[in-house]
Amino acid sequence: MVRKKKRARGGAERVNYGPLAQWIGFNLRMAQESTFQAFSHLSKEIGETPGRFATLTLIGRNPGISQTAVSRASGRDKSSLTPVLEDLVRRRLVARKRTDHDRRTYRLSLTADGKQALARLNKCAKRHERNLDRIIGMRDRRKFLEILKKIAAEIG
Amino acid sequence: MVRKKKRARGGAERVNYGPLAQWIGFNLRMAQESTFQAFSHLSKEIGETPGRFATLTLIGRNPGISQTAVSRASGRDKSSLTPVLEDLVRRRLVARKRTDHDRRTYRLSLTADGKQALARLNKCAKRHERNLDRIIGMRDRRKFLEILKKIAAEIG
DNA sequence: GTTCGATCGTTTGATATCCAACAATTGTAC
DNA sequence: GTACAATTGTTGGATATCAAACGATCGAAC
Repeated sequence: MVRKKKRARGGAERVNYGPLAQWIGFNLRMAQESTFQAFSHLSKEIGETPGRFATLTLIGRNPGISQTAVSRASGRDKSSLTPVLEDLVRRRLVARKRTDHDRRTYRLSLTADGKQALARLNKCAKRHERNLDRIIGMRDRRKFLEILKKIAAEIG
Repeated sequence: MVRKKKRARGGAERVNYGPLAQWIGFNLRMAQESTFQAFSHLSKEIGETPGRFATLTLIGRNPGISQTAVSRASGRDKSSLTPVLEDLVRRRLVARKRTDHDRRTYRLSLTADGKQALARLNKCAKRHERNLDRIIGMRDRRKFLEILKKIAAEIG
């Protein structure tokens, strides 16, 4: 009996990826996107995306940091942070103060609520990272991380 | 002589990344974003983003493929492809034909112009991948790629 | 044949991101 | 001190993405 093509339900056809299959860029993108989605689902109840999580972490670790510094550290344009911070401030997770000696910049810090939200997010992140560790394998983790950092630092 | 803080021009303050520094998710994002930017700049004259490049490659390798199949293979929602294909068709890089036996789906294929554009993009991609190879090192490349694929396949 | 669930591509509405240009402010050089 | 260049955060315009809902169509079960 010849195999009947079995393509009906859910239609998972075999696709020829061509050179994409071997390209770091493409596979980096696929891995990043899946990872992003997975974290989003884990933290869905808390309702905060990975980007906002990075923002909160950076502010928590660097009280008084400016928006521009956060944007540089998280690899996003400063204008991307305007709506994000507007929202975080509105929801009282982040406090924004002007300084006397430089009235252009804001000094950002976490409120008590912000710290609490960050703590909850950290729990999700730990679970998420454990999943990733399981996939990568502890033996290769260090090297993998090192290469990711090297790419981010040197490709520019 | 005490170090003078030297923070003036370009202001590159030292930032505390906290746990972010060790998280795969965050570093994956940073690496992917830099890589995306680097490719965009390389292919600026051609004026095509990495996402569109993947789309063209998949169509070129799988003539007659449907939009949904392209979206699945490139890890994007099918609705993301609507405006992209609209544009590619308008610029006569991609041809879209309806089929007789299933009038829901389109059959996508590259036009001559599309093939030419893809060829030019492939040159950029080769250069781009060479840069990445230089950073990663050929000794670790295979393993690195394998882990990226594993993450994309298993994290869901 | 008819009915009902599944699939295809689109629409709609929401975020996230970039870039370029801007006003306010600062710092430096003269 | 004044003039000019740099920096900060915002605005405006563009693209890319997702998710949910939709109409059209198909296929399978009855």
